[in-house]
Amino acid sequence: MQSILSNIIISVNNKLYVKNPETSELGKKIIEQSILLIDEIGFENFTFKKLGEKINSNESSIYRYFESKHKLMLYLSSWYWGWIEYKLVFGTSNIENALEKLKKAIIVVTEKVEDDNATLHINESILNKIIIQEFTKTLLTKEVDEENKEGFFLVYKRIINRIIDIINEVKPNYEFKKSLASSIVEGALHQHFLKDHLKTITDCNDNNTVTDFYIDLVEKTLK
Amino acid sequence: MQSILSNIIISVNNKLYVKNPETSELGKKIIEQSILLIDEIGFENFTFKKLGEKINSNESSIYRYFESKHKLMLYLSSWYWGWIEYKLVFGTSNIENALEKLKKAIIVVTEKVEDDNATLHINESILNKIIIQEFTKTLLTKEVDEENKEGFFLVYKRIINRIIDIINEVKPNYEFKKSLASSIVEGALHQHFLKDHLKTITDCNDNNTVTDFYIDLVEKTLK
DNA sequence: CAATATTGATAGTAATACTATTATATTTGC
DNA sequence: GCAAATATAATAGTATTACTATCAATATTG
Repeated sequence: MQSILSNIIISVNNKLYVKNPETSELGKKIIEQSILLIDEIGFENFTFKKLGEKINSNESSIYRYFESKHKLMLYLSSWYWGWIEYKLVFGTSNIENALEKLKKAIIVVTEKVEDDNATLHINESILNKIIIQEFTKTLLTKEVDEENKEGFFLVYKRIINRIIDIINEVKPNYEFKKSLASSIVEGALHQHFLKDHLKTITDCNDNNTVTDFYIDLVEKTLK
Repeated sequence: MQSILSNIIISVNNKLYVKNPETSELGKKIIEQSILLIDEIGFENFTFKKLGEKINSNESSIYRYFESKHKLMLYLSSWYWGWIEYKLVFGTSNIENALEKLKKAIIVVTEKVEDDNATLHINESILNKIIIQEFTKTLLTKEVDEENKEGFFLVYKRIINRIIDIINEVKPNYEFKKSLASSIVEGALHQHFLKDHLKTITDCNDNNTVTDFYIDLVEKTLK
C-alpha cells in the first residue's frame, strides 16, 4: 500500500515517553526494533536488555526514552491507532452514502494490514500483528482507570466514536451504537487472533475475511 | 442463585495442576483465596508468596498444587467455563424452540454472575469478575498453540461449539456461525469490562445490559 | 572550541518466579 | 496405638526482571 503522504507523522500523547523517539536515530531504532522483537518473542518475554542487545545499544539508553516496557507498548498502540484514524478519516471523506461510509470504516479497522510506506522505520504489517496479540492486554490492567484519565486511550476511543457517528447516520434509532462500534474494533482483533490460533471457533480465513464477517453483521443489524 | 445440585464438582484438565486442589483443605483454600486476591490486586501483581501470607501457608506448599500462577489462572478459567457449560446445558435442555434456546444460551454466557451456592469455597460472582479482567490474557500468549494442544481451552471451545450448534438450528444457512458464537462469548467479557472502565464506548449499564445488546444483535442477524 | 546534551558501561537493588533441602506435623494402614 | 507414609512449613538459594544511579565517552550546537 502506498499512502498519500510519503512520511506522515502521527503524534502521540507526550506522557507516554520521557524523550520523543521521533527526534533521534536511536529513538527511531528503538521503535523499529521493538516492534520486531515483541513480534518475535512476545511482550511478556520482551525486555529492554534484550532490545539493547538487538540494537547494539544499552538498556540504560532505552530508559531515557521510555519509563517502562508497558509505556513503550502504549506508545506503539497509540501510534497504531493514530495511523488507523488517519486512514479512517481519509478513506471515508467524500463518501456521501452513510452505509457505504460505514462499510469503508469497517474495512479500515478490520482488514489485515499490509506494510505501508508511510514511515521508513515502522513496519505497519508487523505492528498490526503485535496489536492483535498485545493491545487488549494493555487495557486489561489494574491501572486502566488512571491511564484512561491520563488520556492514553484517547485515540482508540476517538476511532470508536467516529464509527458511532457513522452508525448514527445509518440508523439513528439503533439502540446499541456504542457497543456495536466497540465490538467491531476489539472483536476484529480477536477474530484475527482466532484465525491464527484457534481456527475451530472462527469462520475467518484468507477467503472469508474478518471484514466480510463484520460487514455482513452490520448490514443485517442496521437494516 | 440456587443451583440444582448442592455441591457440584466441575472436573478440570489434570495437566493444569500438580496435585488436585479439590482433594484437601489447603487446596480449597488456595482456590478460594486466590480468587479473592487476584480480584483485589490483579493477576500481574499476584504472587504465590502473597497468597501464602493470606492463607497462613507457605509459598512452597502452593507450588505443590500449581506449577505456576499462570497454570492456576488456567485452572480457575477452566473451572469457570466448566460451570458455565453446566448452566448452559441445564438451562437450554427442554427448550423446543431454537431461537428461545439461543436466547437462553446468550443469557447464560453474557449475564453478570451472582454468587451461586453450588460450591462453598468458590465465590462465582468474584470469579466472574476476574474472568472478565484476566481470561482473554490467558489466550493472548506466545504459548497458546502448545497449551491449546494440551487441551487447556477445551471447555471454552466446547461452549462456543454448543452455541454454534444452536445457531445452526436457528439459521442453517448463516455463513458466520462460528465467528458469531466466539464474538458473543469473548465480546460479552469485553463489554462488561468497558461498562466498568471505559463507559463512553459502550451502551451497557445496569438497565441496558450486555445480554440485551447481544440478544438484539443476534435476533437481527439471524432474522 | 567550549558548553551541553546524548549515549554507553558498569554496578547495584528489590522483587519475582521459581527449585531444593530439611524439619515438622498429620494421616493412614496394619 | 504406633510406624510408615504423606503433607505441610520453614529456610535458603538462583537466575532473571525491572528498574535507578553514577560516571565516562562521544556527539552536537551555539
